[in-house]
Amino acid sequence: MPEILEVEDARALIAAEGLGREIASTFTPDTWYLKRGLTPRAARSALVGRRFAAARRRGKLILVDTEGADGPGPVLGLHLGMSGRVVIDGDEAGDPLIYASNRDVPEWRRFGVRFVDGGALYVRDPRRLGAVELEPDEDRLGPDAFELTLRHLRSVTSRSNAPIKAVLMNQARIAGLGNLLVDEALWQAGIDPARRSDSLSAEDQARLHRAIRKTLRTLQRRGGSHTGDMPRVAAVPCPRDGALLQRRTVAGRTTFSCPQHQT
DNA sequence: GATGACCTGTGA
DNA sequence: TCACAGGTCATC
Repeated sequence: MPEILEVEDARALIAAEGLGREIASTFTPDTWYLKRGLTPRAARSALVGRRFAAARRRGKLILVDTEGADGPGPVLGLHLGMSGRVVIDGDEAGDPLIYASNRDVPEWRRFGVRFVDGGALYVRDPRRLGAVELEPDEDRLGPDAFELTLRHLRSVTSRSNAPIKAVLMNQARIAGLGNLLVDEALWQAGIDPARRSDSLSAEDQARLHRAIRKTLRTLQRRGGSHTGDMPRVAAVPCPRDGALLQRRTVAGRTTFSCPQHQT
């Protein structure tokens, strides 16, 4: 469930149901899923006997603080990739993924912990593009999209000649915006995704900033990244002006936009 | 920067 | 069978 809204739902689920429960064992059937040197043995050593103390998030990276009798433990980092979901005691957060399977096939459980109380938390990820790591480096990510200021947006957009869509999706610049949210925000702001980032006027930047904030708020309320107003369908009328929406590749991703009002 | 690679499931 | 999928990472 990638993109910041779904990741935030997953974080909230962990915060609501996963904290304070002693970990009895770890479940690491897919060692390929463990990244940055993490091993099943290291995961067990880091987690068993400890509890999750807090669930934080930066962009699409979930950070779970741990604590034990001896004080703070390591930080667990969870990436959900394109198709990952967090499941706790059988509950999962967020809306169903549109293009991914939502069935709970046991083989898709890539990582998990069992609690002493008998419950469990695990990550289900059919495509295996997610990742689990310890002590993730948060500083490789820019400020979280929910905290995006106009000042920061001006700074990152004016310093790149890449397509504006590429800049917005660059997690080192702004953390959390993905393919759907960016297309929706650019459609709201009336800016062509392929336009050079440094060609945005001060007014464009301000409009884009408002559009990003509005898109995050609105789609979060509606329940997911795919609930935008712009249909992700080629050659259907733009809800704003009736021009036929176009589909193309920008910044390496499938991109929908209105050739009429996005300039 | 754009491109391909990573991996697997779904739906036409 | 093929194209496609809400993400990242290495490589030219």
